[in-house]
Amino acid sequence: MFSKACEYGIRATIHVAVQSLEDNRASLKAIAAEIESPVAFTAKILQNLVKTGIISSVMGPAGGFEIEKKKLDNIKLSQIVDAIDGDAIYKGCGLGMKQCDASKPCPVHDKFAKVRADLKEMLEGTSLLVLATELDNGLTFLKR
Amino acid sequence: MFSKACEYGIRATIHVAVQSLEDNRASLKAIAAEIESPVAFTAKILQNLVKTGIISSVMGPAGGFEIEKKKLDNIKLSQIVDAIDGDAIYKGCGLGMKQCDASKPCPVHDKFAKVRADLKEMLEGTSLLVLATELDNGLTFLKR
DNA sequence: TTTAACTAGGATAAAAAGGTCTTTATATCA
DNA sequence: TGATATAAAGACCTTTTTATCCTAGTTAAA
Repeated sequence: MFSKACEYGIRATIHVAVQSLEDNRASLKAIAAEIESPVAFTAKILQNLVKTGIISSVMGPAGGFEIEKKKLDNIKLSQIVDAIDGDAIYKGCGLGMKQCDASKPCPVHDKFAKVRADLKEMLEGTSLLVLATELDNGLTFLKR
Repeated sequence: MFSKACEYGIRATIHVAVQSLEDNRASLKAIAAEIESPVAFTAKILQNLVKTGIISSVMGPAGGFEIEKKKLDNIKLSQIVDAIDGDAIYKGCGLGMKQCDASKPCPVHDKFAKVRADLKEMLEGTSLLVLATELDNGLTFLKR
C-alpha cells in the first residue's frame, strides 16, 4: 500500500505529535527507538517532512523534532502520505495505465472507485491529534 | 497498490479471458502487444499464473495461453492478486508493523479496516467473466 | 569550546522490473 | 518418419528503484 518510507514517516510523526502534546521535543534517536526503524533512513524521512512544513526541527543540544500543538488537529494523514509517496494512490490507475478515467476506463476503474474514495476519505479525515490521543490513551501501539 | 507484475498479470489474464470466450488462444507476443507490457517480464508472470492453475498453456505452433470458458465465472481478481503479490494487501498492517491486530492495533488499524474490507470484497466479488465481457463490449480498455 | 543534535550528500544493499539466450514441447510439412 | 518452425519454460543477467548505511558538515545550548 505505502512505501516503507511512508510507513516510518507516519509512525514517526505520530510519535512526535504525542511528545509535542506534552511539550517535549523528540530526538531522531528517540524516534527511531520508539518506532523501531533504521536511524539514518528515518533521518531522511524526517528531513523531508520538515521541508514540507509538516513538522519542525530545532538543531543543537536539547533540539529535536516537534509540531505546534495548535496544528495537530489540522494535519491529516493525507498530507504525510502525499509528502512522501505522492498522489499516485489517489490519482493513479489501479492497473497502472497512463490514461484511465471515466471516458476511457481500465477494466477495474469503476470497481476501484469506491475503495479509492474510502481510502481518500479516511486519510483526509484522520488528524494527527486523534492518532496521538489514541496512542497516548493506550488504545493503539507504535511497535512490533 | 499492486506491483507492476500484478498489474500486468491482471491485464494479461483479462485479455486471455476475452480470447478464450472466442475460442482463441493468446500468444505471449499478442498479449504483450495488447497490454503494452515488456515481453519477457510478461512471460514470467504468465508462467507463474500457469503454475498457480489460473490459466493454462499449450506449447508449440498454434499454442498459447487460454482459460477454460466454464472457469471464467469462478476466477476472481483476488486469486490473481494473491498468486502474484501474496496476501499482504489483505493481512498486512497498513503501517508495516509485524504484529497488528485488534488486540494490539497500530494507530490506523481500525481506520484501515473498512478500506481493506472494501478492497477484499471488490477483489473477491469481481470475476474474470465480468471483466472480459465488459472489455468485449467496449465499456473498458486495456491500453494507454 | 565542547557537545548534542539536525543537515546534506553520497555509498551500498536488496528488491523489483526488465532483458537475453537456451531448452523443451508440439504441430505441420516434406 | 523425420525435419523444421513455432511457441512456452527455464536459467541467468542487467537495470532501476527502494531501502539502508555512513561520513562529514552545521547549529546552538551549556
